[in-house]
Amino acid sequence: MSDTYGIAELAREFGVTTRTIRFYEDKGLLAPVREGQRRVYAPRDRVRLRLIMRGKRLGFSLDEIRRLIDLYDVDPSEVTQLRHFLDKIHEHKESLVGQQKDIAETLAEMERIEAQCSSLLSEKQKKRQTAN
Amino acid sequence: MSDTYGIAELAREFGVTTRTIRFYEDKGLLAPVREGQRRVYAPRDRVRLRLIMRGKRLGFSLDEIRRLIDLYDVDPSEVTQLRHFLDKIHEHKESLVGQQKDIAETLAEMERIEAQCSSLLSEKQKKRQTAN
DNA sequence: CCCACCCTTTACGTTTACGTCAACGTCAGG
DNA sequence: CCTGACGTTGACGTAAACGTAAAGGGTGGG
Repeated sequence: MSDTYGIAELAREFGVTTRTIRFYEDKGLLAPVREGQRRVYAPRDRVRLRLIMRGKRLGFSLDEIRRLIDLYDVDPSEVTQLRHFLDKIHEHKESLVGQQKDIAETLAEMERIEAQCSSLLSEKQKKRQTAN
Repeated sequence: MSDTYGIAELAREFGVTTRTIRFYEDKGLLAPVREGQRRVYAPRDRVRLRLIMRGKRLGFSLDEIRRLIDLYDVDPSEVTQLRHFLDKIHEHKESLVGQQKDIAETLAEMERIEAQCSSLLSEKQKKRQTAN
């Protein structure tokens, strides 16, 4: 009912250690409720953890990830400096678009190599056929 | 004519320190020719450095980057295990496609927030107009 | 009661990717 | 000849992102 998770549960789900999750808390990336001493994670913590993992896959530092997540968490009704906020979003977007470009370039090169290589492979197979 | 570069020259061009470039050499990412003790960088070293920087922007470790660059450098005429090679390329491609997905998701979310935010901004401006 | 299992904090260790400093060689210009 | 710019190796320092071990609390089952 209560829709909560223990630390080990979350750790298993995301394939990290409990140490890692506590570390993220130390760094201000997570803030689970306490039940006595025990950490109790709500769905929103799960979402944040998912965002963290995605950020890591994209090569961001925990610090950058924290700032990113904070962007998601801002309450728009309380944002006094909306323009500044929009600027920050814009920055992040540009960086991401840059990454997209890098990836596209890399993919293109790999496919070039791949093509070159598999044509070589089929040549070799031909030779083996004629040899037989 | 000779089309070569000194270490400081290369460092300036890519916005890194000479220490960094030497470090990359230690890690087997670069292998400049020596002229006495001095390192002399050829165009291919410049290309490699560009690949390194791109890899870093994508969040790869120097070790991963080394393996990636090695893929580019394989001499196809001497590749005995073409299939294995193609497998490795395929792996990398899949990982990159995964990153593309992550980026697309993140961009979508940021644009959602952005839209939400700028509509709020224009509302505020309206209010100010009516107030005047 | 004891074991097993989950949780806690504290604290030191490790890897990566460099920065920083020391101590020295080399070569052109004034 | 001295200085300054540029280069070298070697060694130690550091920040980030955890790993790992120590030392212990709480609880349910056999």
